[in-house]
Amino acid sequence: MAQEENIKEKELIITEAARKRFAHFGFSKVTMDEIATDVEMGKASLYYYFPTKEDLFKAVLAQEMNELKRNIETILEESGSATNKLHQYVEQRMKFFQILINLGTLSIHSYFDPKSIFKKLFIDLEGVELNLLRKIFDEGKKNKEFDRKINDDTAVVFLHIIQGLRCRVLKQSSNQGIDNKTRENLQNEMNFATEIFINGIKKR
Amino acid sequence: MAQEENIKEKELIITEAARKRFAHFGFSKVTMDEIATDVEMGKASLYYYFPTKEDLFKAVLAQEMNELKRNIETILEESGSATNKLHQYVEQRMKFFQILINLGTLSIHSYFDPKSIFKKLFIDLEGVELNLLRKIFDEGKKNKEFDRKINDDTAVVFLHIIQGLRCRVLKQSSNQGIDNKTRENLQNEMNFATEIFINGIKKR
DNA sequence: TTTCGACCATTCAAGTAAAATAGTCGAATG
DNA sequence: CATTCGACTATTTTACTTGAATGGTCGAAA
Repeated sequence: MAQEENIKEKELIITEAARKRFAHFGFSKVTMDEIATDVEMGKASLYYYFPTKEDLFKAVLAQEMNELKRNIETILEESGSATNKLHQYVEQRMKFFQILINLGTLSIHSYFDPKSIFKKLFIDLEGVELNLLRKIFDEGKKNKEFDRKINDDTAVVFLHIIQGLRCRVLKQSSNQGIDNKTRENLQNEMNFATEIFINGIKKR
Repeated sequence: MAQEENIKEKELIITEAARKRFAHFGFSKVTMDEIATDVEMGKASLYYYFPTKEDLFKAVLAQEMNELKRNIETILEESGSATNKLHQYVEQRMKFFQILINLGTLSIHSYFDPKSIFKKLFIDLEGVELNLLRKIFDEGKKNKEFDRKINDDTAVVFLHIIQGLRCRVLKQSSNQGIDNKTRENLQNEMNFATEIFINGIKKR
């Protein structure tokens, strides 16, 4: 129906405006009134499309998350060797990390607060990532690319190492975003760690 | 002099009482009055020995830290191969982590708060650790135990991986201590990661 | 030299009132 | 019928106050 198309369009306009605001100021520093003004509507109208502010934010986040998922799936399908896939994954995941920071989602507080809105989304994401990693490691095993007693824990540990490195950085730069140097550093460390990790489980 | 001996003794009595309290309730939940009562003195008397509450706490921490340092030095001197030394380090460091948690030092807040009292101590500790790790990796290189282009970054990345894993766990179990299962899990992950890491830089 | 009672200064917790903001509803519009 | 919005309510946040708790000082005394 044309109606539904229209709705989707409006929702997109709203989420797009919201995304910009959230990326600048973070969740709590943005009011529904501001977003409404941006899209030239009354605040009440936003509630016609999104039942709560939280839902609006989640919609924004979901968009970004879906893109990550798509990228992750693309990785699995294309880009040859398991080794290569792992590196691709690290790169994509780093990009997403940057997006979350820009979105203001990842201040230490929202990340560490156990009752955070986003907890559920993060857990979901973790599942997706683990799934991907297991597939990659499995593939590498079948390829005879990797060897050393690969098991499910391998994927978990690798995920946790990458998460840990991010986590550590998050701690360092407690406030408002991380500077370029820190980001570059993190990127390098992740690459370095990935390389050694892969080397550590390689067939020999 | 007997005087100085006496002072040291009193200080020890005080720090010991303080240690017990801090281990139970953490820094901020313990009052000087309570510690004073424990050692059967007036509060003011404590200030004869320690200029501030912070200093008293630091004294407690310093004791533990010195023990870690001693252990770390012992590792360097004894316990043969570089591989073995690395594993030893991970084990000792994990123990110290547990102590810090028991001391109430490592709630997320004190750990992540950039203006934390302990920041300086942690930075100092990091230096000590990096020093040790560099020596171990260097040694392993000279031994022909390790191979792949070991450099200073190798030690840094390894340290950060271990820190990251701790950090991640700290986040999970946001409040009052970590349960045994989590601790065991962390231990296992660290061992696993260490093993793969070593394997990843091994001579072949 | 060491201890402590009495004191001061600062910090912290709980409470409160006012302002800001999330969210509702019924009427209006096309 | 689908959509919008002005006017309203309910909830949350914020700024501020205040009294109690606590860190820290000082001079006298043992």
